[in-house]
Amino acid sequence: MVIEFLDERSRQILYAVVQSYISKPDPVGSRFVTKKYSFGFSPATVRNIMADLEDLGFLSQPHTSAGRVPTDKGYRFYVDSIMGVREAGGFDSEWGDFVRQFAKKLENIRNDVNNMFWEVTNSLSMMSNYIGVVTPPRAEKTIFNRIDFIRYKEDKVVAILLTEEGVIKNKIIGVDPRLTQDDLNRIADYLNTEYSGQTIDEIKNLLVKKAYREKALWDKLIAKAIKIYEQAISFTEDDVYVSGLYDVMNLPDFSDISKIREISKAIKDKHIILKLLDELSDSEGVHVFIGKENPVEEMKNLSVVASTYKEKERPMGVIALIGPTRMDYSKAIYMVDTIAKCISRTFD
Amino acid sequence: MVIEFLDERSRQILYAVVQSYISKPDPVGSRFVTKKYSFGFSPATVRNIMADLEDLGFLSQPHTSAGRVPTDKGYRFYVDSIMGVREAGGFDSEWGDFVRQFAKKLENIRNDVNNMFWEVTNSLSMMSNYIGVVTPPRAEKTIFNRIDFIRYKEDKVVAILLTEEGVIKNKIIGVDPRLTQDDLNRIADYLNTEYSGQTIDEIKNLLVKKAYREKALWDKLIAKAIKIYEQAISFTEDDVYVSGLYDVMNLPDFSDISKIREISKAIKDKHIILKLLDELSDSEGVHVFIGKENPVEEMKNLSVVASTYKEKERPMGVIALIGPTRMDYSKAIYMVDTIAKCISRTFD
DNA sequence: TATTAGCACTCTCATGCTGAGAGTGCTAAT
DNA sequence: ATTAGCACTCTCAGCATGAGAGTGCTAATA
Repeated sequence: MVIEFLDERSRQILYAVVQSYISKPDPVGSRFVTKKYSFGFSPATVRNIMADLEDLGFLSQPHTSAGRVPTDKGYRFYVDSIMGVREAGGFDSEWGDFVRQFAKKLENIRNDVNNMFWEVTNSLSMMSNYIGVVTPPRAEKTIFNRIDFIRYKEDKVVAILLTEEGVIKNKIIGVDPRLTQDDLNRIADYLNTEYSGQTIDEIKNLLVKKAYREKALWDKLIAKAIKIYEQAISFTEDDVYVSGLYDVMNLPDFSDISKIREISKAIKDKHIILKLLDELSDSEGVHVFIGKENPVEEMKNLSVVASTYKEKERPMGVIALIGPTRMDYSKAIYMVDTIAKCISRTFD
Repeated sequence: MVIEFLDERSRQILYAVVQSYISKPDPVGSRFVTKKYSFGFSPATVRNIMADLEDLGFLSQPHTSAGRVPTDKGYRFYVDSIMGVREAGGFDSEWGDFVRQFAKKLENIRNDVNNMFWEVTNSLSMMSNYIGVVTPPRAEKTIFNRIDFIRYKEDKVVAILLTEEGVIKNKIIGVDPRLTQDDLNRIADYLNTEYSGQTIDEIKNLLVKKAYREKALWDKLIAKAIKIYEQAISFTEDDVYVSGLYDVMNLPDFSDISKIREISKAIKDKHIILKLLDELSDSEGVHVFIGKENPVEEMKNLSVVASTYKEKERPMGVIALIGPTRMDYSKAIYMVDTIAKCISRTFD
């Protein structure tokens, strides 16, 4: 991450503006900067530098004679420099305490994955006052543990799919009523002994290939197995956990009703969020999208801080914070990063 | 439901005010009433009557020289009279069409109960522009179909609980690692043959009694069965389905940010809603809470229209609409009632 | 006696004006 | 290269104004 040009002084002032604005959303003026952060310069000098920063696109003025406000580009510069510091290791925090508590809590609900993700999402949003988002492990990447079929009504069967991660999915599927429970068990046994330990995705491919290669010779039961399995794993409507709209309303950034509408709209449709976070699902580390950088139209006025969590080095899902561009990036990045690591550790 | 005193004229005018205000939230004045609804009276007469209605508590003025606005009591009177008409059968609607569509849709997702409830909630909120709420069948009232245990890891077992309604709950529980899968099957068999067809609640009681009565002689395995079963059915954190906050924001009633905060707060904590709707869960027909009538503090400025849905005459859960007191009660009541009936029919 | 026309009164809301406050940009001095 | 000084610009709160809407009361009317 290259911290572009900008001499020492300009940088200092840019940081001052960003930090001040993050902590209180008032446009910041030259006099204020010299007072609050005692560099050696006079307001006039600061004014000149600010004018330069504005020309370069890092700051902007709401109107002549208001102070300066950071632009998306300004935030970007700030964030890049934070990330630099962070990677150099000089980044530890007042929140260490809560993290320990959180980790303990996680351990307790490890078993109930659904519950666990809710807990994570809520904690995220409550602690940050931004919107917390967690995507569960993508079905295709989870590792198949076993499947079982339980007869339900005459022609209905409940398929229970267990993954190594402890995710359980179930679905009622219709089947040929002539299949006995014994048949169902045989099918389950076949799938379990043959495929346990591989990812859902791999299995899907293997089954398709197999069905194609041995088309003619195919045992009828196994043919059925494939069909049923395919029905059973079409669970894929991965849910997204989102929480914190209420808390976000208390931020001054959303004191305007139309802003709230905007953000509600953005998070209402979970597909939008999924679309955004999916792009990250194979990458590592913390990612930050600031305002316009956001690939999703609905979020051009918001910022997203996201990171993947992993199980044994395979990225599984994403956790993220969504907030105003005037976000406390330092805090958000720390939280997202730490919690992602917590989860990863819990999964191993 | 007694439509108290109030002579014909007063009633007409009250209805006029309520209806006008519901369709557009502007205080309604005497002149307007005489123009829009051509009764035979002059504005002056209407003014006198309005003054009376205000004394009686049915109307109020935002300030001298604004028009009148209905009070909670005013809405209550209006709603009671609607309900009267409805019971007399003279209440059918422009929404008959959508209802047919909706019923068809329901049939298709009958199998996936979770999905079905989401669908209902969303439809409710989308069609009404209010907040749709559905509570799933209360666990205790559902009928036990069968339970199964699947070994998961050394000391962990997944319990799968099926109810007659098609609700599936699953939970990972810890067990004595010495229990073999055979043992587990025996336990499941025992529970399934013994208790299938009774409600979760009844079974709980029976088990407790039995354990108490035959304490000493008790087969170890059955003792385990009880323990496991008790763990397995402690699923009871019944979820509530809520949707429509975004749509409600577009109502003029919530153009003020603090109003939105209020309503968000009210629906954020689902326990609040549960508390409210639980009171209805044994009753029949449509219930309306208007503003202050609401037993829950957080909803003193909102109205709730709710009805229970049933399976074979046993009330199962509640569906409801939450909106401003300035609600289109006629529409809301019709929707809630009809959809509740739809669901009941689907369950039979 | 019940209704209504007429009118004075009240309150809101949009508009426009004003002065204080904050912050800028430019110029000239250091 | 920096800074003091100053004129300029823009916002915002406060205040006055007048139009508009709607009321309550009184006196006239059917």
